[in-house]
Amino acid sequence: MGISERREREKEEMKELILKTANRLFAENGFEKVSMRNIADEIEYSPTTIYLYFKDKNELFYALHLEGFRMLAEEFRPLLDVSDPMERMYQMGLRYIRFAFENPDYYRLMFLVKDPLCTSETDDTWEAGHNAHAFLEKVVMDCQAEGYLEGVSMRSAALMIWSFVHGLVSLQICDRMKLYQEVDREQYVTDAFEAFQLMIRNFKSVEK
Amino acid sequence: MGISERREREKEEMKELILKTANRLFAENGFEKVSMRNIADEIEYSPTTIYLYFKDKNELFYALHLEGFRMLAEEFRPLLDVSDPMERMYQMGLRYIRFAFENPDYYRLMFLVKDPLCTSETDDTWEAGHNAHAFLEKVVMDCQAEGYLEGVSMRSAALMIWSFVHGLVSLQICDRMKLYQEVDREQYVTDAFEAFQLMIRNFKSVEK
Amino acid sequence: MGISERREREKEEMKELILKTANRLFAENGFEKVSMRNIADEIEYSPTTIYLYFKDKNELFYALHLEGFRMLAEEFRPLLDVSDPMERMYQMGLRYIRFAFENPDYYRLMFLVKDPLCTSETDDTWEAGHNAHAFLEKVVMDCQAEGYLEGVSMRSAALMIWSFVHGLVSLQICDRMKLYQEVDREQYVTDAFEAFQLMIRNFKSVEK
Amino acid sequence: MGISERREREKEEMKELILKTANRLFAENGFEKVSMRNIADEIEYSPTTIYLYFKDKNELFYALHLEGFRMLAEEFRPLLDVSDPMERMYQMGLRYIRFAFENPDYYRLMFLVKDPLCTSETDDTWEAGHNAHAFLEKVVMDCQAEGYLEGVSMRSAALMIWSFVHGLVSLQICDRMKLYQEVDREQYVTDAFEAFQLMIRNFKSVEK
DNA sequence: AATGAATGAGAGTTCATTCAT
DNA sequence: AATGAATGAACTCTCATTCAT
Repeated sequence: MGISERREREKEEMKELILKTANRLFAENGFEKVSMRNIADEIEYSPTTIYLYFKDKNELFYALHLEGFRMLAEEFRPLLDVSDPMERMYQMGLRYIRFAFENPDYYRLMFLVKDPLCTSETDDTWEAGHNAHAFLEKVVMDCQAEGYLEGVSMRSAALMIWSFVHGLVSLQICDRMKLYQEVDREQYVTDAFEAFQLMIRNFKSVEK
Repeated sequence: MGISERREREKEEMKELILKTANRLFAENGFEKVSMRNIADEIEYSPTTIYLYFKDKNELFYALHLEGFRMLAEEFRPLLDVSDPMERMYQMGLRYIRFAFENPDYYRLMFLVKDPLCTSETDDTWEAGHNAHAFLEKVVMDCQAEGYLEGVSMRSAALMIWSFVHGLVSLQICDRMKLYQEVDREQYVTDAFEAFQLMIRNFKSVEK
Repeated sequence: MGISERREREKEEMKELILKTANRLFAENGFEKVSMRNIADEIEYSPTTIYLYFKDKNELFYALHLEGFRMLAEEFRPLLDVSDPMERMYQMGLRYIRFAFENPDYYRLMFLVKDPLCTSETDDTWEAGHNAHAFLEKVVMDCQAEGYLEGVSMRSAALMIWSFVHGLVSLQICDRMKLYQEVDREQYVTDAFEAFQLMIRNFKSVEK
Repeated sequence: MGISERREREKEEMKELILKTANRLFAENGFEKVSMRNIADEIEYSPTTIYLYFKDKNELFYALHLEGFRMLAEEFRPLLDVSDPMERMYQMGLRYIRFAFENPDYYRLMFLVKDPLCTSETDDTWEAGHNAHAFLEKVVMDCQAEGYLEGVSMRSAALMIWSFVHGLVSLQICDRMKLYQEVDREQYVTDAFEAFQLMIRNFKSVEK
């Protein structure tokens, strides 16, 4: 009974193709500027075809959402091999930033857009998000076990860290860093990140 | 005589009405999703009328921008009376957060929504933004003069701080804090902010 | 009772100003591209004001019509002093062409546009046109009296001549002479006109 | 199988329907005054549908242009069999006039309406026009070879002839012959054309 | 599974025009 | 005599979507 399996596989591949293309176009032109027709043209199928795989634009949007979180999880996977907690947190930040800069439109989709379709909260929509956040909390706990981030709750510390990196990349992605002359915005981002790391490392129980 | 004054005032009121409505709609649905017709319907005027007060959609956007920054500056004004740098920074953060939570629509527009016109960098559009940022840099410098935030450049420190508070309020405004069960999100925000303050205060040159 | 006269005069001057401005704009941008607002802006009055002098755009259009014929008549006036018929016809052609090239949009209005307002045929709309044409017929008759244009009716000769110059300037005005490389279209016009003259002069009863 | 052929044919018919309708409306009201909606209403399709067959309004215009010139070429084809040059020119004139009177809408579009896109001069849009004009120049040359139209350049003669017939039909098509009482305008046209022919035949090198 | 044909709704913007003042 | 405020209708064109095949 390989026939239906092949069919299934082909269907998945087609979905993947559409998603990948949609993502690229979104990244190139911005979400609002991409139409179903644009996507169809790009994959050289008719617009109608897309509707065979996704009910409507919202569903496509939603699938991209999920894909984004899958990609972020992928980006985080190597962190499992980093045993030192502080180093792990550092790497995590770097990878988060890289993910955001390399996939700004995914990032926007995942963390910035006010999406009209996130009505069902219990969905698995957020499962991936939860995982990522759980990962962060684990790191924080491990750091605290080594005396870092002392005096604040794990929750607060996690939110603080997330807020910082999220804010950092958001300002860049939303193009709000014009203040800093065009020269070296990326450098500023790096510098600010390093400053934050420095501060966290310093935020330790008074070692004797 | 009062006749032309009344006209002037009415004109201002109309402008205000349009701005207020546009702001609400932009923040609710995003700049691209709101049409001039939408705004017109809301204020129960014809679309044409809006064009009597604002050249085009972009001008509306920029007027709102400006107004938002004016409001933020207003919020910051009392800080001039706070002489202690660390206290000033603390108050500044609190006021920033309060502004964002009390005017989420403006905040979205000012810092989150995709800028429709990224061309004119030197415009006075950003003057207000520059002022606010200069204010932050001043605070950072004053703090550094007292030994805080040592070892990092003023620029890096400022961006780090801005990123943090911006990220914090953004997550809330963009509704990305569903992770934290509905119970007490505001509390989390406060806690994270306090944690951040604690961390900064802790990051001081070791005075002997 | 000079007051009402002054008023009358001022009214005429205003009408003239509007017409002159409208004409200039039409000539610069083409008839369809000029709006009532454009005209108003140019004369630095409000659009509403124009409606005090002309019922609507059609009436303005109509007035321009008349003005055009008045101008053409003006252009023709010096011909009265030319006694030699053939020379008069030659000059008349030159002046017709010059008028068309110097006022292409008037010309279009007068002779090319399919106007929706020429419903009333008995109007004085065409009086000026009639005059001009009567002038042409007179010239033809005088030429024929000298033996030129022999063997064809006066009417036919007049229509032939009018057709030729009208066609010549129309092709230029309607931009249909792209065939002739951009180099020297004006020269072609002149050459063709001279050729026509040559032919007419040659078209004479066989003198002994 | 016939299925795809039928589709192709239906598509062509639709295009033809749109073109025919657009042509009529353009000629009646001028290019600028006709909206895509007007056309759509007329053919009882939605405006969007037209865009499935023609990229935009300009493309419609050009397609009509091309078609008109194709028709004119068709009208001219029999002239190839006329060996006597003067007779060929005479027939050419008659056929030009007939084409204009039988297809006034096309004629307007081809030679009178303001060209919406004057940019691309080298386009094949004008190729057909060039062909027609080359044909005229050939006739002129042949006539000159027989001693006619002597003393004027081929170019001047060609433009002169074109100008005359164009002017003649334009005055009629643009309804500018009201001067000549309604009685027998067609007769006037014929008479003027005959007069012109007479004049040309008369303009011959005096053979001894 | 895929598509060509078609559409209603809507985008931003401009128009000629009117009315109260 | 002049105008500021306002509007309905229209413009070209694009959108997401559906339906019959």
